[in-house]
Amino acid sequence: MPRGAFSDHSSPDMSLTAFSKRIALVDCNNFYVSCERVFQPDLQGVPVAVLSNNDGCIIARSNEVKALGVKMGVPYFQVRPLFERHHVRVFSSNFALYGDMSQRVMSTLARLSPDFEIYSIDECFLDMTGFGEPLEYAKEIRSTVKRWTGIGVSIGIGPSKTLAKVANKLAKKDQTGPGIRMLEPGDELEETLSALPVEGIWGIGKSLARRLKRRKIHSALNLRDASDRRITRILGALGQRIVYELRGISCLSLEEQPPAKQTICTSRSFARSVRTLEGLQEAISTFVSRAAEKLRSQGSAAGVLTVYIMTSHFGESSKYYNSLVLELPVPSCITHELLNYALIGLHRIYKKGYDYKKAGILLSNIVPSGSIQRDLFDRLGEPAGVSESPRRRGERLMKTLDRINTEFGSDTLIYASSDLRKGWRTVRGHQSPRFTTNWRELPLVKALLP
DNA sequence: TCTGGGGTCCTAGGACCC
DNA sequence: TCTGGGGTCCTAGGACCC
Repeated sequence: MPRGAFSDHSSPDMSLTAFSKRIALVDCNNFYVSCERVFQPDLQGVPVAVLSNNDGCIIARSNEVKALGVKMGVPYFQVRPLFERHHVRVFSSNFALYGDMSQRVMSTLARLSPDFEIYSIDECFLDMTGFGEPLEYAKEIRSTVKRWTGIGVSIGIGPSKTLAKVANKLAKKDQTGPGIRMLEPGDELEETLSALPVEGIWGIGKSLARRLKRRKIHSALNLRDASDRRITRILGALGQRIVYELRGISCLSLEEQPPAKQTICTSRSFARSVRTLEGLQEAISTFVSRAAEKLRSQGSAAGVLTVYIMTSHFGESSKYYNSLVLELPVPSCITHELLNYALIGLHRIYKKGYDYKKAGILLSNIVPSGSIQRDLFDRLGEPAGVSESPRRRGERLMKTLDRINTEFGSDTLIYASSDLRKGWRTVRGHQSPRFTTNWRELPLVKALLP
């Protein structure tokens, strides 16, 4: 069944007497902190926090730190005095380690259940439908993962992914409990849903919660019991799916084969600001080679490359943001080909005299690399079966580069994806650059298109 | 002084075709 | 003078997630 498709449900069973599925969500507890603790047992029982890149903000907290009221994502400097008072042990992030630990956890789970979907670095859905004693089995999973990897997990079980999420939340909340929770039809489920505000539901954020509350839908129970028509009017197709999931009718199937990425981005904030073009070139080169690796590892090639640079959003210093979208003549996953374009783009958007705080690239229009040949022939108008020699390919690319250099004039700018613009708009009183979102109109892109 | 990085899905509306 | 309507594809942007 495709993602988001409904099963047949002409009259949903509101009595919830018979759940047809059993889905478990296994979620690692305070994952990054747990990883650090595995290798440093003396961290057990003491407050621990993990920081983002450049030690900017808090991205993981042990229970002790959560108890201090420290929220996810707060800037480190704001809580520093508090941390010092409570002797919080603080770590810079080590994503290589976390990725490795994640793999160990996931392969352990894979041995325990045949049907699973890795949902994020620290979460995995398992299909337990038909398993005799789900709670017993969950206990087994929990202790095995702990024994083999040293990582503690919480497990929530429900008839749909959304309810498994809810159950998991409860399992986490109950710190002294077994770390396992199963939701079944009955009074307890009603109570749970009525105590859960809509923004606590998976898939409903701040904005949608506001929309719902304006219409007097405050709890998950309110939402579950609202009429289909009403929900569709307020939330569209997304809402329909959530409501069915809350009713215990599974609409989201397990994605066992992770689909190839549709976009790949690599970006970093700099620890110290960068002023020179050379400094940015160095960063961009690193980004491109990393992104190209990701592309190749999933057997893809990218047709469009965006490069962007920006100063800080914060503070009073003068601000600058710029980006450029480049369409490659042929989708590529070759580092030096991508790099040529990225560096040309960078050269166009770089302006002297600013303190750059962040840069990045985004690869999009990603296709399987197998189709590159065919696409190439289309563009060249050549019959399939006649391959282009490497030399000819090289000459063609060089010509394109020449054309860019001669034809592309002054850079009046520019393109920004919605994410980037959003960040920029938050800068108060700042004169926004001229944005366009139609990258086909950009002079450089026009120059590149045949 | 110091504020993360990497993704996905849905939808409205325009372009285009017949 | 009068100026259709339905279907499909694409894009930009909003919203969400960990």
